Amino acid sequence: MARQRDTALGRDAILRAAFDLLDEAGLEGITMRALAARLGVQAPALYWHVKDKGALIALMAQEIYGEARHAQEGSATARDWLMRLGLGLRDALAGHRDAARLLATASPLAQPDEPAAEAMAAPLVMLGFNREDALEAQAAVLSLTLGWALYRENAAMADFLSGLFDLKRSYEKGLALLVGGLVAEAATAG
Amino acid sequence: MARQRDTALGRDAILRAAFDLLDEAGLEGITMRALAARLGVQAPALYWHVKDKGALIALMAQEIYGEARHAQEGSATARDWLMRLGLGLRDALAGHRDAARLLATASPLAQPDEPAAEAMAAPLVMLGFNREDALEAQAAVLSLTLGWALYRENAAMADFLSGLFDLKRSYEKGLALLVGGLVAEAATAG
DNA sequence: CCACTTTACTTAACAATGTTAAATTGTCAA
DNA sequence: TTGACAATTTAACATTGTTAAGTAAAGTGG
Repeated sequence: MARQRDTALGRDAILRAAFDLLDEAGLEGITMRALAARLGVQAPALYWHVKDKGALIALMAQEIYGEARHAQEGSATARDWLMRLGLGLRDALAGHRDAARLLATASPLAQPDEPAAEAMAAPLVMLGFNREDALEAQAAVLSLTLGWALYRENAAMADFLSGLFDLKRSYEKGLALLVGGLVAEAATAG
Repeated sequence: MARQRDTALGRDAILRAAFDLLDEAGLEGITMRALAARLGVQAPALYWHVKDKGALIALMAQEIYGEARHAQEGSATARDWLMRLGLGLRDALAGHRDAARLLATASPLAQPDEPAAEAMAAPLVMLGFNREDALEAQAAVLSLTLGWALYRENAAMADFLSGLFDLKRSYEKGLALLVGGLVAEAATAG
């Protein structure tokens, strides 16, 4: 190594610091220099561990999606599974400042492939969905959740809307209606 | 004026040029210098007509939402009105490159107020919704649509998903299910 | 124990971008 | 003709992502 560091730099340390920085300074506060400073390092050092700022954002997005995928294990029904997917993403997004805008910005690290599709569809297929319906349903749930979180993250918009109705309950209601429809549809076709 | 210009500069001309630039160069292609060059002007000239780059983006976002609000006039039922709201925004977003990411980035020009809420709710109230349900339903429809468009705009994601199912039909299906649920709910409570 | 390669960083620098300050020029009213 | 106002230009700045080139520590082969 170049020098004995108390905290060895690496993708994980960088990611942790990036999330801390995100929560403190927001999405536009994430600059390579600020991130490096927080790690006691100069900005170009980061490029040894991460290709790009884009790659860094992609890693963060991946972690957020990863958090969302934890809540659904052990779901007994497709309805339950889809509800937990939406609520899981909602919670993951609520867990970090500007998280929805971050997802909107990020591009995937690598082109997803056939096995990825298989893995994504598998849980719902096990619960009675066919493959196409399984992927469609997830896309719809994630879309609703991401879109909703975007409005919630917009300070002016959120202040306005929260005076008119309960944002949290409204999202959950919309999600339940969407999931109900998706499950019913899949049942008739499946 | 400082000089006889063939095309007088103004908010509208700037906006038109900005949309042209957006379609040609994408969201990150929109720089003040590139926009100015297209108008035969130096970059700082834009600041006479527009406060900020943020304000410019907000104006663009407002225009996109405006386009979406044209398709719904003359709807006979709440279901029809909400469907057209979603499809209208979908079409408006599809009409410009990176439009969804632009909406995700933009902040509103001014804090929306009570009359704005009234105007937003009015059409659906006329069709039998109460005010809260009207606003909730629109938020849900816009969220689903914006979220979906975001995935569609992500090149890698869209390539992947379009190999698995028909994106357009899937969105319309999801929208119909959501709207169906919203209308049914509002009917029981309304 | 010594050369040498590799790893992980630093310093220096560049181009692009948003933005501001200070001229500058043209237009119109008195 | 003078002066005010509108609309732009030129210059300049700080910030940002990123690359190039150097450099110190740690491992490796002889």
